[in-house]
Amino acid sequence: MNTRSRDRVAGKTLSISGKERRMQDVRVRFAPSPTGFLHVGGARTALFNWLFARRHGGAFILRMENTDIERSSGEREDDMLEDLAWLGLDWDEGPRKDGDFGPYRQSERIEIYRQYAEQLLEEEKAYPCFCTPEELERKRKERIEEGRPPRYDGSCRNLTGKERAKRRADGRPESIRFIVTEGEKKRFSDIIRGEVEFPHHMVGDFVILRSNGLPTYNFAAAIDDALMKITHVVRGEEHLSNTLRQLMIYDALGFGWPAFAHIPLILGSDRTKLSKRKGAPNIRDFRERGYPREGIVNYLAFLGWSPPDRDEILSVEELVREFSLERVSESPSIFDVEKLNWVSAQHTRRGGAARYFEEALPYIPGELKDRYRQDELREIFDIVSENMPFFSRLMEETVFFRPGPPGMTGEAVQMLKRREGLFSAFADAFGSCGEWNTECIRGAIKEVGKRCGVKGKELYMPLRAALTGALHGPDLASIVRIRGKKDVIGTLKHAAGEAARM
RNA sequence: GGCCCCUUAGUCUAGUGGUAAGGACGCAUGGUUCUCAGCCAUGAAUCAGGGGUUCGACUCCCCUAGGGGCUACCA
Repeated sequence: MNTRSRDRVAGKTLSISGKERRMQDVRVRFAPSPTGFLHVGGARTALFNWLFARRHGGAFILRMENTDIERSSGEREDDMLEDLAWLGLDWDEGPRKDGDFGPYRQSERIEIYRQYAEQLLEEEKAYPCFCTPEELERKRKERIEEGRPPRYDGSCRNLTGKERAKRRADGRPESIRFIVTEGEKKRFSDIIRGEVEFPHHMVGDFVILRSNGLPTYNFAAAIDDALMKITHVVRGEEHLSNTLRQLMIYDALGFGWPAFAHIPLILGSDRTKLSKRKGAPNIRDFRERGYPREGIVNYLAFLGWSPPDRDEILSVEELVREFSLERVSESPSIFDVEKLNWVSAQHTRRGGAARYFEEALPYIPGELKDRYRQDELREIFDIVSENMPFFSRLMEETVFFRPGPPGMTGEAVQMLKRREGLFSAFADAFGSCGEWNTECIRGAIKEVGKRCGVKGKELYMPLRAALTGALHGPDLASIVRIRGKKDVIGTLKHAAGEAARM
């Protein structure tokens, strides 16, 4: 581990006298390309930005980087916005929430980029390029074959006015390229990685305005971050080397630099970057399976970050209180559903019906909703949510409470054999229960045990099998109580009948 | 090919020259219980490799390997 300048960076931040004020003025942004549902990587980046903003009382800005017309659409933006909102990552400025630095969709800022490109052209920091995609591709291939870096060769850089006019007249595509000055380098200190340095020559003159008039990512992002007064650019590590070009834009345009924090990527179980093709997990899927958002947020926060103390189950408020970029790790992490499930189950257990019943209600089978009162359903929820990472599990987990004779597993059927008398005894004992409560039910079960001379498994298992059709499940007395006297006795009589026929 | 980032158990991580390398998920065993779950206890499992620097390296430096990113008129 590069003990790098995390210290130096932290020390530097702390030693700035205006620190208090600076931190209050924190402005961060999440700038996704609206390509559909929010995946876990984007969600984690958004979360870190949001936590940082909330921690410092700053602003969280949402900006849509939709200059790639092929991949972006309004519908996909809606999907992403919904996922973000569902996670509770509310934005202070952005689409559907106007602020002083809008518009917040790059597609609506085209004129701004065009003007800055114009300015760079006038200052001769950029030039028009008339190369066709085919020419570019050919030159690129040649350079690679020759073992040279595949950078743009700058052939349009020194075109005369006449030459330019000629190419325009020929109707060639015209893009604008930024002039990369040779022999220099950019050095900046990343909050997570420490001092990072890139030589200018690692990129060639790059396109800032495409021939279709739309800006490229690095140009638009730099301008927007500057204009939107972003103080901390917190984004995925895949953008670390893009910082070079953005820094060149900042300098050419006379903008000051923000602070940068490049957070490690989230990888798939094969240790390579998550991708849609490989079915990268997305927030919508988890949401539809009924994961509580606290569980997801909690788990995501711990991917690449950890608080100073041991606690792993934190509420959103606690996360906000504890979060700091200094404690973000620098190595990539792998998304682990097992652990997400554990974290999530912790939240549902702690929250119980009081917190999650409403949210879980849609996943409770209609059959049970018809049969039980609301308070009974809540009880059922509390019983089965001892280990419930997501609520679509309720389908299976609530079968024990379905009224009437259950479907039987093979093992359960064996339990019925020759136990006709036992079931009748249970039916009688439950029938004579005065008050239908757990105490009386337990008493009745014991009484049957005494009368029939059986105990332990021999006593409970047949009852469980007869009632639920399975050999395992929640506490029997609770099942009996909630299902009610009538249902229990009826089901037992049915079981007695079945047993008699075996 | 060039430039850059990363590397502690299967996984998430703590750790900033002297520790028995700590915690969590998962796994295994035992206890509790009618069973499952839960809970409690116990256990197996880690500093990628090699060189330095140092009295002493997981920690600092270099190299190698592996992974990743950028090198696009994708973001």
